[in-house]
Parts: sequence; C-alpha cells; structure tokens
Amino acid sequence: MDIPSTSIPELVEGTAPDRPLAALEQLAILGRYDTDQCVYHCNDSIEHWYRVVRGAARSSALSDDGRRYIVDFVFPGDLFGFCGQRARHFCVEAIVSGTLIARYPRDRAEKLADCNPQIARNIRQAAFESIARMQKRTAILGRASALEKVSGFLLEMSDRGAAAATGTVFLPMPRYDIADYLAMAVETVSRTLTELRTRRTIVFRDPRHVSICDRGALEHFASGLIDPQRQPATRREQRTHEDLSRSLPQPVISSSRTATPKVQSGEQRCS
Amino acid sequence: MDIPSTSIPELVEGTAPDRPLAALEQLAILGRYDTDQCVYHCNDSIEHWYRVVRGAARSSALSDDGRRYIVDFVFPGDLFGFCGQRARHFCVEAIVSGTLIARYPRDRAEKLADCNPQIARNIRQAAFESIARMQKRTAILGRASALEKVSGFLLEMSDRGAAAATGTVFLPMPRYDIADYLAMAVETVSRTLTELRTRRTIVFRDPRHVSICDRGALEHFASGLIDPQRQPATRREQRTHEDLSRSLPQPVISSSRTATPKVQSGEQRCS
DNA sequence: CGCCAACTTGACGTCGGTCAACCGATGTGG
DNA sequence: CCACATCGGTTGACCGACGTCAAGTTGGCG
Repeated sequence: MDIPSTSIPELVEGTAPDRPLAALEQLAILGRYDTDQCVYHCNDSIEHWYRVVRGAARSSALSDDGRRYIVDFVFPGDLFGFCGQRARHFCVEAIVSGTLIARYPRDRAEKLADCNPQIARNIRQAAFESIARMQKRTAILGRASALEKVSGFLLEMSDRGAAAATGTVFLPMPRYDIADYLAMAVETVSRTLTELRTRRTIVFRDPRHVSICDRGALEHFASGLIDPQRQPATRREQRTHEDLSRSLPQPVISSSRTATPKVQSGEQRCS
Repeated sequence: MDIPSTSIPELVEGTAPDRPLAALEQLAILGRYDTDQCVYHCNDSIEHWYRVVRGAARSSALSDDGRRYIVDFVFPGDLFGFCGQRARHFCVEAIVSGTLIARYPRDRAEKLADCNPQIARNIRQAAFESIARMQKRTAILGRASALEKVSGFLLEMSDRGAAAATGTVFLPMPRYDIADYLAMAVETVSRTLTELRTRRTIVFRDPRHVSICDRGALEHFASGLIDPQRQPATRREQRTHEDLSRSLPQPVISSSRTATPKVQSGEQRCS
C-alpha cells in the first residue's frame, strides 16, 4: 500500500462525546494525506474502517461518462468506510492538505467488538449516525431548486462542526466538490452563493469562509418556503423562483391520495 | 399504540442468507399494515427496530411547503428504523396492503447484542447494508437527467429482489412515490417510462409490472451506477449520446484540480 | 510581477416542472 | 345494468430555472 502512516495511536480530536474507545484506539494507525490524495480506492477490498482526526475528505465515484459524484463529506470525528459489500464502491480522498485519518484493521476491530459490548455499541452508533447523515443528505439532494440545495448545504456544513468556534463556516472543499455533492453545475453554485450574498443572508470573508447572517432565512429557503423579507407579492407576474407556492397548507380534508403535488392529509404528522 | 399486531415470531421470508437470528426473532412482534398505514411517525421516539417480512414500505418526510420526499423504500429482508438521533426524522408507511413488518424492542435487542456477538455482527451488517443502499441511492438521485434517474431506479428495483422469480420487475409503489423518490415530477416519470417503452428497452405488462428487455441499455443510460458485482453487462456499442471517453486514468501526476467539468487526471481509479 | 487555478459573471438554449386535459379501471348508487 | 365520480396514469403545450459555453475577475504562490 502506498499510504503513508505512523503507528501513533493518537486520540481523535473533534469527537464530540469523548467515548471510551481506548481499546479500539490501540488498533489505530494514523495516516497523513495531502489534498486529493486517496485514502482508499474504488474496488479495493475492505480491510479497514476509518476515522477522520483532522482535516476533511470526500467520498466519490466516477461514472462512465466522466462525471463525478460526491456521496459524502467526512469531518473530524466521523467514522467511515463501512460497507455491506465485499469491495469498495467509492473512493475517498482528502480535501485539505495535512488531513489526518486513523484506520482500524477491520477484522481486529470486529473481534474487539465481539468481546467488548461497549465497543460494539459505539461502532453501531457510529454506523447509525452515518445512516442519519446520509438520510439528511438525501433530503438536501432531493430538493428541487438550486437555492434550496445550497441553503441546505450551508446549514449542513454549519451544523457539522466544520465551523464551530468562530461564527464563520469553513468550506474546505472547492466549488467543484460542492457542485458534485449537490448534483448541479459549478456555475450555478457560484451564482446561488452570490444571490445569498446580495440578499445579505451570508457574507464571505474569502471564498472558503462564510458567515451566516440570517440563519432563519437559510432554513426557510432550505425547506422551500416563501421569501421572508420580500412582500408576499400579491400578483404572480414577476415572481422569482423563491417565492414559490402559497404559505402553509392545512390538512383537514381526508383524501386517500398520498401524492406529492399538493398536500395530502393521510395519517402522518411529519413536520 | 394503534398498531395492529400479533406476537407470532415468524421467520422472515425473503431474507437472503438465512442467518441465525433465532434469539433475535424471539423478540419480534409482527404487525400487519394496509396501504398508506403508518409504521412509525416523524418525531416518534425510537423504541423499535423493524424488518420487512412481506410487502413494502416507504420512508418519507414532508417539508413545510407540503412537498414530500421519499428517503428510502424497504422490501422483504430489509432491516430499518436505525437512527443515530433521539427521535425519528422520517415516517414509514406501508405501500402495499397486507404488508407484514416485524418490530424488535430496541433496548432488549441491544442487550441481546451485548451478550451475543453473532447478533451484534448481524445487526452491524444490516446497518452497513443500509448505508450501502443509501449510498447507491444517492448516486441515482445525483444523476442529472430524467432518463438516468429512471433507468437507475428500474435497475435498483430489479436488483433488490423486488422482482426475483419472473423476469418482470414489480413496482409496488404508485408513480407519485417514484417521483418523490427521484425528486422529479410525476409527469416526467411517466414520460420517461414511455420513452423507455417506445425505445423497446422495457415492456409493461401493466403499470406496475415491467419487463426489462435491454438491461444493457438501461445500465448505459444510468451510466456507471451499475452494481460492480453484476456481470460485465452486454456492451456499450450502439448507444446514443454517450461516448466512452477515456479509459482508466493513471495515478502519478498530482493535479490539484479535482473538477467535474470533464475528466480530470487525479489519482483515483474509480470505475 | 506574472502565472494559473479558483471563482464569478454573462448569454443562450434546453430539459423538465407546471398546468390542464384525457383515458381506462374501479367503485357506488339508482 | 348503466350514469357518474374518483383515482392512477398518460399526453400535450408552455416557459422558466439551470446546464453549457465562454469570457472576465480574483487570489495565491513562484
């Protein structure tokens, strides 16, 4: 393997609730990666689990026609590299130079989990968090408009500790990565960010550092509602894409149809 | 609780590799659901894990403006309802009438896993498969065009045992659900299916039963999302707008730009 | 200072969302 | 048994958001 590594089992920075993973950490092998350097390749066999210690990485795949898909970004504390299959379906590359990633030999980790229920729970928990993350990500991807996607993305980045300390969100990845993550063109990402900037919803310190000025507005965009500041626009002519649809729909009527088009009543009470 | 249930711990049909989950199955409570009936709601606390025994279900959420998105479909054998958080973020509803779903009290299942490593491994495996499924799903959603999305969807449905026996794929969900799953309009789903039909790529027995006539073409449309396990497929010759671009990129050069636009040289060799 | 990558902005064409109508299957009541 | 309503699905027409191509601007590093 071409992976540079030290064998210093270093404690994971950034892990939120400081778990008693000491025994697991004994297995850790720490690797340092430069920008775009590969942590593992597509079709590799699965021999390790990984955890980001410092920096950030992306999980991606290329399709036949040369386009790229980014399936996930991982940040300090995130455990990744789980897979139900026999081989990797994606490759993982560091985004920022000096990214530190710990890897845990899978068989040994599994054995450890076998005799230590606490470790097994922790791993399970990490997997569950990974699922939750993927689901939320799916929800963002599934949004229709560029404004919704980008707003959702900014909120996600803001929430995932990537920023934390200062009020600013750090976007370690280039616009290209954002575009591939959101399944849209780089230009549209850029345009949408500018739109948010001119609306004063966000402010750029530099292209990679954003401050969220109006989080409420972002959340509003992300869930596909009407423009907050602007007037409800009594008429429908010059309406732009963001003051879409009407305000809050009420259920009440009980139609059996569980369609998208409008609101359905059904028995669910999802927010 | 309004959930109808019997306490017959029935063996799960459709589970592929017949696992020794006997002890876990002792905990199972079987429920029967009609179409659109809710298995659990959004914001419910997390008290069970679930497994589809027969039928199918969808995991979905509503956004503020009344649109719905479907995060996942689950079929017989699929274990679901894992969650890193404290409360559900989605609700799950049966798609077909007579859907059978087993539920396992979470705390008791966890305890069982604590003292039975094999069960712990099985649960972990199920979680990993769930992750893999979500990732593949993300790849489909991330595809740009309607044709790609729908083709990817059909392949997914075909692969996920939903069909199996006969050569035809059964689509248990209405078009609306497909639309919300793929984040597109129902009309577009319909139009795209007709296009595939006129191209003779697929044939409908009825709106819910499709036969895939030219799987190679579908894979080609879906362009690269193919499950690596599957056989090399037919070939890519007479296809439309796609050209096979270059083959495999060599490592070596370290270009900093990992762009989408065209093909970049980078060091990855994802298929 | 000058180069190149990263990012932004502009112009234009198109894919797909929206609105609306239509069709067949199923069901319900008279 | 046949009107009539309802629901799922399909088709058509229109137009706006976004992808594409191309040029311009910023910023980081030699």
